Amino acid sequence: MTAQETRQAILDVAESLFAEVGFSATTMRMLTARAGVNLAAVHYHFGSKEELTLAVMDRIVEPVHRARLERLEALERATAAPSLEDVVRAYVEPVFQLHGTDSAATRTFGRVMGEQPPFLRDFLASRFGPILGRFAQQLQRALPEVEESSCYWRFHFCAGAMAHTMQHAALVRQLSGGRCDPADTREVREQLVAFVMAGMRAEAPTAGASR
Amino acid sequence: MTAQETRQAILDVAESLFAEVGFSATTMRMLTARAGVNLAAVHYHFGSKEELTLAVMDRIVEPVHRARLERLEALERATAAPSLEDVVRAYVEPVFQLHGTDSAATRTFGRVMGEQPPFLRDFLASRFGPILGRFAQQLQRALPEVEESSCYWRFHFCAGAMAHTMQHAALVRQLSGGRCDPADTREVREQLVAFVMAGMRAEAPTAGASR
DNA sequence: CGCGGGCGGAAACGCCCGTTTCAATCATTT
DNA sequence: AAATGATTGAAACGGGCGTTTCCGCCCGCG
Repeated sequence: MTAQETRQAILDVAESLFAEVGFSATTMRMLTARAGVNLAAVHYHFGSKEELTLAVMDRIVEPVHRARLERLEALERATAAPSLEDVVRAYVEPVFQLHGTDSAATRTFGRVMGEQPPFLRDFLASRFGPILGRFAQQLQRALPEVEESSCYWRFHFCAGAMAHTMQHAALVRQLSGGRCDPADTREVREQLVAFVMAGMRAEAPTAGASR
Repeated sequence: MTAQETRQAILDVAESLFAEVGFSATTMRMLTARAGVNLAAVHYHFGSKEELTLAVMDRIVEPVHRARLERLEALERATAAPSLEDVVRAYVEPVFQLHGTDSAATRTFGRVMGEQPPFLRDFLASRFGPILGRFAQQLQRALPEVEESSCYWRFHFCAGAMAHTMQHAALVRQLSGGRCDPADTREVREQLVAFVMAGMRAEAPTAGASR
């Protein structure tokens, strides 16, 4: 087993264990046993459990990040004013295309995000911060009648719907009594896009309406 | 300090610690030190860390659950066919009304949910299962032109937007560059209701539209 | 008055965690 | 073939965890 294969095995097993039981419940002994490598190999190749986790998360997030940027830039090159659908799909589709809806990668991302280990803060900010501003800007341009703060709120809700779908894929099947199939990537994607686009185009919320 | 006060102190501190650092990172020693009670008091009054956590979660969820049911039943008594807005507000508003958007309770719920400790599975299913079916049914009635499976998907997206908002309240302020204020409960509630209602009313997703 | 049970306090138990150590082995270069 | 640096293997380390034990306090009922 070459060093490269060892690294790969550790990354793969870590990803699937994070998906199954989460970050803090995954122990190095579980991980190395399942990967068939020595306990010390993790620290030799990655330094620590935290750094391993960052590597796992980066392997999931980086291609999505890159695909989103590429699609946004292709849009900007093609037209001065991309449509709402273009922008929403440029943000939503790379996740589905690269990882599907019910893969270890999506569950891992959802679970580790959910635990919010403190060392992931900067990582997430550095990865998501820049791209988010550019999408919000295009979103605002596609929805000139929507207030700027509403744009950000709706973008936030969109991210929430996505994250929840990825994190609790099994739940929707159970709660819908089998009517929804989270493994049908195309179906989930189109359901989500339709919901989000309509939400984005909502009329301004009523100012008052207490109770 | 009476036994009742001790119980109360433990519950309060557990809730705020779960909100701050999550379930698994909260240790009994932290908890009892901050609550000013003895380490053994938790096991004396609650039995175990798991049972304490269930008590904390139940204290948060139960009143929301009850308020939702009451409002749904009030609707059913008042009219044969509640409007979409009535149903959505009956589901969404109790959370905001009882806990606000940026309280320890909402963050606790979001974080503990995110960690998905296995012993919470049955608890959540038993609490959310029954009520969810009744809301989905009313939703279907208010949206006769929407397919049944779409109803469930959209309900799921709605729950995701809510959960994400509660769990990452701090994030939206940061990512929006201060334009959004997650502590403004009324604003958040109305933004969410507007977004969700529009999403619920979306046209059927296109059948194909691959790429 | 005494005495029994609800409760608190301090210490220990057994376990498993992430990490480190250090010698053995392998692959590659000279 | 010898040597050197990269990688692996086995064992141990120190520490923190949830939980348990056990003793002393104290209050109210007889």
